[in-house]
Amino acid sequence: MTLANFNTSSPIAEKERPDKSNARGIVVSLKKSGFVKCRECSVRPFCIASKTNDKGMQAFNEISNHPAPTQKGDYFYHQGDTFTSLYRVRSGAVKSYHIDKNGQEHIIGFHLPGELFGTDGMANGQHQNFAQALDTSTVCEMNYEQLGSLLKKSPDLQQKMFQILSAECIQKIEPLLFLHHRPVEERLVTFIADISSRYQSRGLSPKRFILPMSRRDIAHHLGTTEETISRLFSRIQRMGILLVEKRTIIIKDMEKLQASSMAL
Amino acid sequence: MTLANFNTSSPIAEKERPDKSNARGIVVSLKKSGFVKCRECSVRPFCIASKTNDKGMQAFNEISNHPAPTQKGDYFYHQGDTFTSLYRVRSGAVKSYHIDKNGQEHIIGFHLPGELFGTDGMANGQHQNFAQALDTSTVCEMNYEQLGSLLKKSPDLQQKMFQILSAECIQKIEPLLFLHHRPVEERLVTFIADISSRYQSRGLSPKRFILPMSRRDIAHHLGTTEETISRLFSRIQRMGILLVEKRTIIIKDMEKLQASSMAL
DNA sequence: CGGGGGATTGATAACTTTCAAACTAGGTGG
DNA sequence: CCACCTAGTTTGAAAGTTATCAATCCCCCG
Repeated sequence: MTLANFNTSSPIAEKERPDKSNARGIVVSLKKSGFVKCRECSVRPFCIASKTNDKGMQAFNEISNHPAPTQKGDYFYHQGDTFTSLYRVRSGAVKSYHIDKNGQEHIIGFHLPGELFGTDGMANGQHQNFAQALDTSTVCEMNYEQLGSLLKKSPDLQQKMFQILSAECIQKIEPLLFLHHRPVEERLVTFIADISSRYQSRGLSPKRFILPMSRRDIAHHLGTTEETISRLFSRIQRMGILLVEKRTIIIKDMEKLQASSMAL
Repeated sequence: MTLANFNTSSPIAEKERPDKSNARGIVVSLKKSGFVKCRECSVRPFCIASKTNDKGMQAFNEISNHPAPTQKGDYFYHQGDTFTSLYRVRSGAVKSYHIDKNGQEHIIGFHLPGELFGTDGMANGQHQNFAQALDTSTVCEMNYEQLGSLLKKSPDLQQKMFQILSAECIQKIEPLLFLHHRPVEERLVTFIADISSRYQSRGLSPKRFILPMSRRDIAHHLGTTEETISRLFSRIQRMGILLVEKRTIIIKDMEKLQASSMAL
């Protein structure tokens, strides 16, 4: 089987009339296929599985699934899908977005390597958002039901999972709430500073990186328009804080960046 | 003991230099004091304790504490406090707000009777926000450590708690994220519609209620200023959707209200 | 009656969106 | 191989929204 058929639909076309057959079909058909699992995982140091012992890791291994790489534009799940699994990004990048009743797209967040996503389905068993690959991406998929059974057996692990999930939900989302109380320039600076620190915490360069998302995605995430984002990148560059070349960002003055960014 | 000494500090004074001695002092001294507990609780139908059997309720009763009423302006906890408990509002109203490194106040949310608060401390053991009574309020305080022990013993309860908490975290907070992507008038209309439905779900009138919070609180919650809120209330009233008399809201045209409000 | 916080209203300034146009880089087909 | 096409991005000008500063009003309470 070739991967050629992954490319037949553009991200936009996918977005307008989401069709999960390609992305999900692969996920399902490659279950337990023999791809690398927990022990060899590239993001292992950032995974809950690493917070347990060998036996625990073995258990995680059982419920985890490393499906084949997903192509840019493919979906991990759709808004309204039945919630079955939590995911962790191993490589690439994923965006979560919601389409409201007026057809407006709202970007909930971006998931970089090592980060968790899929929690939007935990509340009522249905995913509230779409999760779409921004790039060729690989993930780890953990079955939630099996995860539940696993946690029932280990109170300690359960406690840790509680912690991790509440951190995901609260520490990551609540600060975003009041991002929107500030002018857009500050939001953008904060966004860049946040991406930078997330790359750094994964051992990548905090001063030079490539944004996996479009200007439009950034705009929708920050609650503004792509034109405004573009203008502000220009302005921030003129101020000598960043060097912006399309999606490549080089931070020239990290101190000024952090000083202008919001308290998170 | 009288309650007179509760009134010595105004909400503002409390806010500027928070002093928890009165509110928390009472909480501690009345622990296990004989106030009504789960079985007689007014918000029992909305509490997790009601989702279990008599024995489970007994267990909840053990870890729950119904402290004396808290006066307007008093704090349940402060930003930075060690996290010990989750709370549920029994009567009155509570606001959660965060002060960022620039001294700016951000209102995370308002908690009405039956609603949970305190989850902002779960992530790292420290409260991220202040929780302050907007009015004379009574709460139910559940010790988190004891709750954890309780959950360890009952996988089913654990599952339910997971559910409830993720619903709190995700269903309530994520939608707020994209509220801020819309003009302020829409945010305000949505805010009123939300309060209305929350009162309704607690068996109170959805068409006529009194807002427990000030214009400034609403403004800070919606990411705007009190002047703008005031102007918009006037405009929405001129449109015949609401009748606004200070903090009393009467919804004249519920359909128009919901049509103008955002998809949540 | 006077003080004071909360709320409202007005005028102006600042910011952001909208509509339009042009530019860029990568991919396509002749 | 080049012209063309397209999505993504940038820039400009005008319109719209919101913040800011300032003044006034209102009502509760001492």
